Amino acid sequence: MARILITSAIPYINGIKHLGNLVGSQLPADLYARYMRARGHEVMFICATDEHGTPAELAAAKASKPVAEYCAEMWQVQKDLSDGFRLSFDKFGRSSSEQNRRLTQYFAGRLAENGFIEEVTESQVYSNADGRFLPDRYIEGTCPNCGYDKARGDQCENCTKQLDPTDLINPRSAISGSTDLEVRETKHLYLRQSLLRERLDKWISSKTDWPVLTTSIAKKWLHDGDGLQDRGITRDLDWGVPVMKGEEPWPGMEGKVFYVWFDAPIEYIAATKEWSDGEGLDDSAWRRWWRTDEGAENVRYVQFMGKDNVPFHTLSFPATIIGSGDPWKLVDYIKSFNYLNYDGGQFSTSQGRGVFMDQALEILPADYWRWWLLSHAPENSDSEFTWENFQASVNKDLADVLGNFVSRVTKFCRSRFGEEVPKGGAYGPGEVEVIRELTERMDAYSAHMEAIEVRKASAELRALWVIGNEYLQEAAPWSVFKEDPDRAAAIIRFSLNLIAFYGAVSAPFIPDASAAMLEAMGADGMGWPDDMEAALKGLTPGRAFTVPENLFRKISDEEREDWQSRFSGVRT
RNA sequence: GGGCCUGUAGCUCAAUUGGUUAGAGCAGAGCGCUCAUAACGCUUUGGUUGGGGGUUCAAGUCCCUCCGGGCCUACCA
Repeated sequence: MARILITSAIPYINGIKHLGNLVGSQLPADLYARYMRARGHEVMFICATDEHGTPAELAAAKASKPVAEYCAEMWQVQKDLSDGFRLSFDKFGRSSSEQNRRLTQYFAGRLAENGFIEEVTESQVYSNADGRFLPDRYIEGTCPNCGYDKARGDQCENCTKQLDPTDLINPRSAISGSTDLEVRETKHLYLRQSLLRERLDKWISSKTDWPVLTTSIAKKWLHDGDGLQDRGITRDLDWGVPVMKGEEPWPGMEGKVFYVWFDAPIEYIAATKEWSDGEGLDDSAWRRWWRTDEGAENVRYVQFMGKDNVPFHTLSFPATIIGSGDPWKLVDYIKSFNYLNYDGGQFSTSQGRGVFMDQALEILPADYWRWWLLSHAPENSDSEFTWENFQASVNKDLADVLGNFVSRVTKFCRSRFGEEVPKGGAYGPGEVEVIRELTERMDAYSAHMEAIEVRKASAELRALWVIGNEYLQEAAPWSVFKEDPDRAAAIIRFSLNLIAFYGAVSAPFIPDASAAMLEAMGADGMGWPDDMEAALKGLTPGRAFTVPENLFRKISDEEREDWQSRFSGVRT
């Protein structure tokens, strides 16, 4: 039994996430976690909300709430939605936790002791009206290059030119619109990741099995221009982890907080402590996952994230870990995803475009979304959600291929033999052949799951379902029954066993329907089928079962059109 | 501007990393079945692998070039 640590990129607290966010990290991470647990491995699956930073402060202000209260509420909203999608986190933590505050301060202190922190005095734009420093992109003005009047301080969206806030003509605060801006000097801490460039480069280069998407982004940052740059890890904000050197004050840094991207990855570790604290366990419970000197040397650590998160996970966070000089666990494998587009454009949180997690669950149960999203995961390139494709896939794969199989078998059995596993007859060459095919397919399915090849795994799972229909057609128990009821009994017994088998192996993708299949077959405790022949004899003759409600309903053309128009505009 | 990814059947994607005649699912066509959610099974149509050039005994795969799509470019997170 292996020990697998799995983290999903932590979603920002600011609002409800859309399906693109979901499929980019949390959902595939859940797939992997469920699979690994089913295979009998010990899994620690961690996620959390990323709560600090300017956007959270502004969103709270907009809602007229204290930021802490706003975050607490939004955490609950996101937690409920992740439960709704059956995301099986062992802990869904909060980056604003006490545990993360202490750990973040601890890491900063260690980095300082080891010479990886530099204090830099720099100039920042301060807005008197807003009473705060403004991040570059929160300053708007006229682009000196093209004259676009809504250029942001970091880049002009119109001509794509990179800008410095001081380049802007007639700069104003994007928050209040105030033009009462001034440049002030402020001191910040920089993480000297440039000192670790060669070490990081060597480490990344050794990861030849990582997705190209992951390594190519990392290498770009390592080699572009002058190479990996030092990075500011503090901000002039109220909402965040106060800057401390371990447990000591940091002279000159009073009133400042760590930048969210410094404390957010540390939350992976802190959330594990949140878990063990919540369970009433002592510190060894979480440290055995994270400290290679306290049990984590045989842990396999896998991270899931969208491509936008790759630089922080391949460079900044590892720099934090390595720079601490402590034996913290470094990531072993990074699975990164491209973006999911929505019907010809991008999903957009800020513009409210696309389908959001809460809306999705209002329309259909989680399994429908899980299946479509995972079987279309943007692994090799950006992929696209369209309602036509969604309708076609769900209806065909779930309702017709899998759902209808369960329906035809259980209903036939009920009408001919009653609601118990029929007695009589024996498995013959046909069943042996099917077992051989299933074994072959299962090997491929497992291999793809181990390799986190999500789409390929989904295709193999579907192929497993198809085998059931092929078998049934070939065996034709409805005909055989007339001449040889015992033989028909054996066929149906085998088919009922197939349902239980599907329940077991489909669970990582569609946990609710899988549970329903297992429950109907009275096989709730069924484990992962390692031995196919034994697995398909699990339901013994005479055992009671129930005919489940149809596992999946079909999406009608009217519904599809309705949803299409309902989600064509922007979320209000 | 620079870098990276990508373009394969009407649609969504494969192709063991240069090796037989480029394969699946969906959609389409035909046949079969009647247990089932009009579901299922079998057969089948469909490709100058974005265009052009090159390397090679051999190119979807490598190189050059052009065209299209996307991402990143370090203060959104």
